[in-house]
Amino acid sequence: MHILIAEPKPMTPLQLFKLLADETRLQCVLLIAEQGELCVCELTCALQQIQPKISRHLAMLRKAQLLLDRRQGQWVYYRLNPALPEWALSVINHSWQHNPALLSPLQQNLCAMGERPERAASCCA
Amino acid sequence: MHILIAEPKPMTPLQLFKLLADETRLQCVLLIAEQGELCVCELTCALQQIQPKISRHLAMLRKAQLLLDRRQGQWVYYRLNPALPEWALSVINHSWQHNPALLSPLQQNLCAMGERPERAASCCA
DNA sequence: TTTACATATGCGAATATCCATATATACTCT
DNA sequence: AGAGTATATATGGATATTCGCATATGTAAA
Repeated sequence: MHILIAEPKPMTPLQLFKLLADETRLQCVLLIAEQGELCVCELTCALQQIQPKISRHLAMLRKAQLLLDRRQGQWVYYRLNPALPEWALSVINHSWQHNPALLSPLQQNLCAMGERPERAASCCA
Repeated sequence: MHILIAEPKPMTPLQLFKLLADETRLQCVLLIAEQGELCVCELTCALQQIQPKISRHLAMLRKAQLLLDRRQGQWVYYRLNPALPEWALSVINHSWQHNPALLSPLQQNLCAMGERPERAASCCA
């Protein structure tokens, strides 16, 4: 017996595509992939959607291990799970890198957002 | 005015992921991408699904211009649309190339299929 | 401990998706 | 023309997904 911690099953293409097949989730994932890390209120503002909607979709992405979260004070930051299989990361990154028009309105909302929470490195929060 | 034929709108990531978010459609697309071209009865056999189900999903993929079809006698062959944007082709090809376990049972069904229709090049059918 | 803010979740309603069956269309061969 | 095979579509019902609202939980500051 050499595995003590339960290994999560790797994501299948079907799972990944189901997760990305909703506009809200897709926008969250691509914007997070491009920005590195975002908290719920930033996504709420960028996507112009109500908070429970964003939060519920993020929970789905977190349960599927597509995203990781960390809490810092009042805020919860989400980022891509770097342990995703290479093909999955490649699907996500190809998608936003080759479709800049998808993210640009969201980036504008983000830039226009006042009082974005201060970010601290996760190692010294 | 220099465009005489209506240009089809390019596929968006959301559209692509919605199309790939169904197991039957995903298997059809990935197997077709790997095999080059397959007819409806071959897909019906490979996926072990009833014909109207396969046909309806193929129609969806054809209407979205993800697949192209050509009739040759009684058979209708489907293939990937080579005019798809590069990122979309890359998503599809990465998916089957890095997940061989997905296609292998389908390939076995295909190999075990008796009386597969003779293929002719589309240029001299 | 009270208040304020950020995030998460329970729930019923609206909507979208998928399916199996039956049937229609298209082609081939006799 | 008629029979046989391949493919497409129509229909209605089952299932799954998504949504908004209300509310619960968690954290920070007063």
